[in-house]
Amino acid sequence: MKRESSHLKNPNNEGFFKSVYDVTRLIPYGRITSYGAIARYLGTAGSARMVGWALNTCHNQPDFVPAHRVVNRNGLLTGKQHFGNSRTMQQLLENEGFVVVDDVVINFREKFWDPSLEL
DNA sequence: ATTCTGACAGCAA
DNA sequence: TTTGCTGCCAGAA
Repeated sequence: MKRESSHLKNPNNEGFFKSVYDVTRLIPYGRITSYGAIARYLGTAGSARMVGWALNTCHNQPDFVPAHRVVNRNGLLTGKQHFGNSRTMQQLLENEGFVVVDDVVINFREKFWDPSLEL
């Protein structure tokens, strides 16, 4: 049988990136998640870097991807530099009710949304 | 085909 | 406790 490097929950086998975008769009408004959580949901636990890589090219996607709702496990806005301006990501988060201090989401834990649990 | 990179995470000192 | 190194997998050059 074909080596299923993808025992991932890929609705469509259109690729890893597509799945990342898909999951990211499923993040509810006012909620937040981490790269590792998404990676774990996709079945490629430990490949959180891939998630970040995918989001790096999320601009390539026609649909809006709420990448600002994805931070690292510390709640740090690691990708803020990729939103054009450094403060764009923080503003988007604050606009959704997040409390961001020193590039870290304070209420990260209570707002956390784990796709593995919610989906 | 091979090498490098990357918006992370986990573990070792 | 904080800092640093390694592993992870998939694209791009």
